[in-house]
Amino acid sequence: MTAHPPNVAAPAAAPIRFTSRSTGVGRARLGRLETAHGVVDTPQFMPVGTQATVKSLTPGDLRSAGAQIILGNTYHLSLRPTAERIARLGGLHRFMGWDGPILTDSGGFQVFSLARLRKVDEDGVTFASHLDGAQHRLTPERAIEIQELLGSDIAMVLDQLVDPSLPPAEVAEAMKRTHRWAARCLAARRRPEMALFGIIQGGVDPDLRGRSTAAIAALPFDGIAIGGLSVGESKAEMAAALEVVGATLAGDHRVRYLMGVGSPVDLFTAVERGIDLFDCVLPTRVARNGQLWTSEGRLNLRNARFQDDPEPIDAACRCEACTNHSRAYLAHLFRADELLAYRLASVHNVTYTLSLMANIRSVLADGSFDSLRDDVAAQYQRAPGAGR
RNA sequence: GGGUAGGUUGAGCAGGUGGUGAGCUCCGCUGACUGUAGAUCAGCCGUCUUCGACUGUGGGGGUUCGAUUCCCUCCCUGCCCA
Repeated sequence: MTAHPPNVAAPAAAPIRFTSRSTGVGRARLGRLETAHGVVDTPQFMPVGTQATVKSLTPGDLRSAGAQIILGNTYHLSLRPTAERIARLGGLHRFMGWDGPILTDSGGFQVFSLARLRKVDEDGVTFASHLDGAQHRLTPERAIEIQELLGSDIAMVLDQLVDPSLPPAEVAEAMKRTHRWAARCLAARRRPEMALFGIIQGGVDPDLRGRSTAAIAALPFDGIAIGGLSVGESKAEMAAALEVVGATLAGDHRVRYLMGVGSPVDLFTAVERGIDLFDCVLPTRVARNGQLWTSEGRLNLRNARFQDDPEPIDAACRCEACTNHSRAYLAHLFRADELLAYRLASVHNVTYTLSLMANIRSVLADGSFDSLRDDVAAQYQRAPGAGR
């Protein structure tokens, strides 16, 4: 392996400091992100704690699983319990009892993916709350204000998502608005200790994706996020979009965050193309529905065959669930609708995902990335439900 | 022994007072889930050769062109009275 000089992405006075080196594996980097609440080794995965909780897990569970940073959500928290209340209670870290770094989403994704009654204009977006239908207004400035009230370590700009299959003119219009909103978010920032990431949009069209990348990269953000992917496009389209982003960002040493990804296989695809940060609901959501990720691929613990299986979920895992309990026990808990099923399954899947990221960092350093990638791809290519 | 209410696909039900009973909820089986309105959702859940067909309303018998329905009888269950 060739030694690469470390790249420093921001001056020391910045809210975060990111140093990285290239690895010889595509555009993959190994890095270290320093925040006021702790250090994050990259590539890294952020468990999603939408409503000031990673569902069913305590901060202690998250620490045990190896979590270094988690995600919180502007949209949900601003509606309930409200950003002002969290601020009065000492900020999101204290409120939820997590003293590590927190990245907050801006609410853009939620407004455009779930709020049905919404109207977008140049100034912002009006939408109906999913809780009570009440009208709310989100602007770039308000999105920043909310995240500052929450006390986020890393905030995201308000962006506009569109279905990538819409006509290019509509995708382009949303993209350009996202760029204008990005500049407004930068101007709206009041707390210099909060980092702010821009978000690249542009759908799956390579030209638009490249233009959006260049536009966002030209602004003085602390990090660059890639949005609008893993929303139904093909694996090839996602990989192609990441290629365009990677090529356009060549020489840019800021941390790169792929929003909403992903599956074990997708993590490899993105790391190879230079992604440093991920978040995804998949490990915790599928866990609650009985799907466990293992060194044998995915297992659905609700399947009848696991009722008599005395083995741990994953013999290669050292999490609380795998150390103390059998597949048969988990299968029983799911059948009995016992709450412990959700916690144990989530503990395992988060541990699995974070361990996978640690393994990825390890193989990026020792040169065996391709081997691990192919192993994991083979594990997850097995037909769902296939026997052991 | 008398009276009364019942017996519907694993469970619980709906419906049906002579004109095609496979409808619901559980349970069960499988699948899905990617910046979390998701401890959720979807399909299947009598049999078969499954875009359809067949069988099935406690057992047997009767009336009828046709019976889950009307009649007879038997069995089983709950309740009431002896």
